[in-house]
Amino acid sequence: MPNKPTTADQALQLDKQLCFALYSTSLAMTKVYKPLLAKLGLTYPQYVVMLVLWENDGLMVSEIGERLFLDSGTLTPLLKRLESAGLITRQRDAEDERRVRVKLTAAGNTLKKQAAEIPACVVAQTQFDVPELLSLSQRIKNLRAHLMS
Amino acid sequence: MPNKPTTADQALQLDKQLCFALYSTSLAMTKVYKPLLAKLGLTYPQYVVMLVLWENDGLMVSEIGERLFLDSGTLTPLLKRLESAGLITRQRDAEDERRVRVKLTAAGNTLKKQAAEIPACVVAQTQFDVPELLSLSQRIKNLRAHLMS
DNA sequence: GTATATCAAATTGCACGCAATTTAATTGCG
DNA sequence: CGCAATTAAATTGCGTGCAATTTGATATAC
Repeated sequence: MPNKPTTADQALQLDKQLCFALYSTSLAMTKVYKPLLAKLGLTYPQYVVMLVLWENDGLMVSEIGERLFLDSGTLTPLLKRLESAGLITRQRDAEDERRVRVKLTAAGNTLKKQAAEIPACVVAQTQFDVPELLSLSQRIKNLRAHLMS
Repeated sequence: MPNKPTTADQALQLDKQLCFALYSTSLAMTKVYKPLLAKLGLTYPQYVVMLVLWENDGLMVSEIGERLFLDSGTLTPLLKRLESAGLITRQRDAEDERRVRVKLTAAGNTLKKQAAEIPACVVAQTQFDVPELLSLSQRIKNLRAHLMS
């Protein structure tokens, strides 16, 4: 005879879990970006690194990591790929040889123009209006702040 | 002389992008789960597979994939690890040899009791109340539906 | 009834994420 | 000054995600 569902059972239901909603929606979002970014030869994580550099060129690896919540274990190989693609340069800081400064090349700067169309494409796909997107984004960032504290 | 920021510049700001909010919050959530799941010897993706099986034992690989939006390329090696850990069995369906049916072992079933405490721990960490979490979860799932259509 | 098409998993190859360790440079303490 | 502690990146190892291909089984067409 099957047991009666308990409160614990309820809590373990996949569909009830905020985490799974986040996880699966984040993966779905990446899939929407993929064909758009393929035209630029970028993956999604590479794209967010480029976003950071387009806003603030010449950062150190650790400064990129702070903005993206990623460490050198993830960033070092990713940056090497962007360097091979000719979009950035990586050079040791003369002041402090431990640091590596990341700078956009001319090609890396030029790519910003092509990337400019992407956000609007994704917004269109969501079929949400802008205030709704901003509100949802804000709530998710608020959640992130709690999770990281 | 620096150019004036354009609408395109605004759209490319990291902080404005819903996608990055989702991406970084999903990773942050996984980090909260990590120490809790480590006690059960599970990774987060392995945990969601177990959630599916705890709700509905004996599914085929493809049925697990439909619920989690993952394909056999991801699931096959993951399921093999769960099998090595003694939590599930994988066996070809006698009716249709193409199919592989996944079943919980006694150990896999027992683990559900230990997992029961995890959701409450995570909810506590968010410092959100339950209605707020449900509402946020619903909005994110709604977004996912649009992204996948 | 055989050939073709379709289907379910598995496999291969590549790019993350991240814990843990290593390497090399700098800081700080006595 | 000398040396341990700290710091920034890089490296190593493992587990995903996913596109593309392969393998093997079933269904369909003729």
